Amino acid sequence: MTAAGKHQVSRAQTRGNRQGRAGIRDVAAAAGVSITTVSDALNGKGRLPDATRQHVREVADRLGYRPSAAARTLRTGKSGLIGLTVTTYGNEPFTFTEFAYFAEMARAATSAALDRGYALVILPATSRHDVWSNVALDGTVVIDPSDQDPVVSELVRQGLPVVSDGRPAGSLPVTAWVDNDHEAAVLGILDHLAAAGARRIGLLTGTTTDTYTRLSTTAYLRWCRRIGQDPVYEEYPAHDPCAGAVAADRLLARPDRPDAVYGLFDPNGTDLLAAARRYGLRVPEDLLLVCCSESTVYATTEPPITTLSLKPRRIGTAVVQLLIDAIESVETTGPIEQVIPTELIVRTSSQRRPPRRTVSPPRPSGQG
Amino acid sequence: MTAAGKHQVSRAQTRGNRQGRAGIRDVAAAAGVSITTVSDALNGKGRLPDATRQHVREVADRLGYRPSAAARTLRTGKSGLIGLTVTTYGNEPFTFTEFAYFAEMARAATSAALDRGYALVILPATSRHDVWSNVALDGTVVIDPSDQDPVVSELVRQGLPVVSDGRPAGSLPVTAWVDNDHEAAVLGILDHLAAAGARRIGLLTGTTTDTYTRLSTTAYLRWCRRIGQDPVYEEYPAHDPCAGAVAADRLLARPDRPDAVYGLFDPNGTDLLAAARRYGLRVPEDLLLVCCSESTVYATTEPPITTLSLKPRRIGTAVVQLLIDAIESVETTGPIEQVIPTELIVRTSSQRRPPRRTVSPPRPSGQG
DNA sequence: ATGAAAGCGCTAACAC
DNA sequence: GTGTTAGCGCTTTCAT
Repeated sequence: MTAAGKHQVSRAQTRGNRQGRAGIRDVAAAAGVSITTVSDALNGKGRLPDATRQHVREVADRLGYRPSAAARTLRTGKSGLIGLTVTTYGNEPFTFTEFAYFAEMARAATSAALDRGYALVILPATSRHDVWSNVALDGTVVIDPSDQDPVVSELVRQGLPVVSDGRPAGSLPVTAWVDNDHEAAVLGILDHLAAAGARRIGLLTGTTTDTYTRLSTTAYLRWCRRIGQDPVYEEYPAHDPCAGAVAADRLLARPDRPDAVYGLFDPNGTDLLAAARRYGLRVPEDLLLVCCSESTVYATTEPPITTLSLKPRRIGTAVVQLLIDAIESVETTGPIEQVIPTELIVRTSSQRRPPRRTVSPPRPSGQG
Repeated sequence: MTAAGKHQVSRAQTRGNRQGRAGIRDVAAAAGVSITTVSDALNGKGRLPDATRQHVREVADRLGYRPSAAARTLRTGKSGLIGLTVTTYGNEPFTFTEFAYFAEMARAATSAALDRGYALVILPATSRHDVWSNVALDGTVVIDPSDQDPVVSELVRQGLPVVSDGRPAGSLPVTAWVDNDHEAAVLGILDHLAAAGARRIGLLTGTTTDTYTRLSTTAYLRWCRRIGQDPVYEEYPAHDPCAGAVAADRLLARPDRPDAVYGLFDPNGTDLLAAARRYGLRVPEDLLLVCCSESTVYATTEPPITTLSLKPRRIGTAVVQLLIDAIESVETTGPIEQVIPTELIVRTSSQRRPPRRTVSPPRPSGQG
């Protein structure tokens, strides 16, 4: 035994604490130093000689010591946890409507958070206190918050920073937001279709009132008014995949059938393609097609379909950066409102003169 | 003022505590009771008169009191947090390879956890202590853990329950696991294809060594041996979408070209379909196709493709139930190892006599 | 039926 | 440089 005896006596010497797991006191005792020294050594604080630091680290390692996250959180007021919430449609607690979009966005957000030492907690958009208040959050990311979102209000009232994916409707007091310029995106697509020869462009849109749907639809209507085209659109509840197929069918069954369609939601491309086949319409010869999607399947459909990407990875990353900057009160480099450009991936379905499509010979396999 | 004065004096009466947020002491003072009474009243414990309980609740509400999750966690040793980890491939921190599968599974898991008062924390499969040990977990769900997974070992050593999606390879000491019977699923598909007239069935598989890929591939090889067919398969790194398209092409370019293919990964269906078109092969007349996928796009491809569903929602739910049972030491009703049946969704691509496909008249739209 | 007091394990301020 | 001390906000005996 070293000089351990001179330090404060605790349970640690009598008995291990929590179920045999070593606590900071056990480490201190075993290393023959005080708990402060242990804390400082392990956290790289204080001005300890490297020898001490090293020694403490070794002892901690040997004992398999892991600091208690709960205690640290209580003491410092920071948990390193960020909430992630998705607006729900209907009764399902989690309707990740735009599947690929959400998955990509969440993936990027998770990575970005991790890089800065934070982890993401998935939470429901309902304000069930018993869940939200049971987890210590440093801040929250809200995807597509509804107008007057109760969750957001509550969080803000608690003094927590909130950053939203999608510009907040009304006067929702978010700390910052990131979004695309949906109106510009729609106008761009309509122009693209018109340039490809479309005379009457239809829209497949949603019945929900979220900002994305609303902005996109009004942009479409405005474009129609400007161009002098009668709007041709069908609405359906975006969270219901079957309804999408039906709506696509309805759109192409109309007497004023459009010769080009833009679909706002991910599955619209395949649904419209299927509907077009049913009516014997060739794409792109009889019908031009574009849809908003992050899915890669549209690269290999017959024909490949032009898609609009909302760049979910960039959005997820940006949202998290803004939030953590707010949490840590770092000067955010950019503006508090960030607009991420969209990307139109042009494929055969929206080009009147499709690229040469011949049966290509088997390519020399690069790998085997 | 009521009898508040007789209770313990604290900062609470001098100053609000954390940035004006009410603490339990503030509530106690305002309600004229002790903090014990507040705690009991709010948590439904003790034997308090309903009047007191009600009164305390009102005061707490009025003050906007929210208990501190950190303090509760420290005191009780339970955080209500469950870790969710996905094995990573390559260098990316999060390669949710089977997109739809993961999204569905995570969604179900999140819901199931929420129903029981828990929330999910997304964590990386790397054993970076600085993240894992910074969050107080009650247990962890591990998706497809690798053999000798260091994360799992570490967690188990800490005494935390770990439940895995996918049976653990080797002697990984998980608390419980849930999985499909992948071998039976593959054999079922091969029989299905053979019954549809396939003479030579090919496999599109992965180069990774995870359990799913391994079991499925060996089942295929065993089936071939039993039937007396030469194996015809191509491998590729499953996390790389481009490699999948190339591998599909390679498979159909072989001199011993198969007349039926099963693809183990989600995008294989569209990739194989595209490759078949390039070689002028009609599906299902010249080539039968099945792939493992949770995606709904295969219902509307031309032709619709038969898919195997691994039932990720059932798996996600089961995993979480088992884990929470373990956390709460509830007697788990079922076995500690649960096998979830798969479902073969038969569509045109795997039937020699495809269902009648005529141009259907516009159906009467049910909604408008 | 209700209250006082003792910590949960850690960090930070301040002695020495 | 290193140790002592005072809590972070709550739950939980135990005493009244």
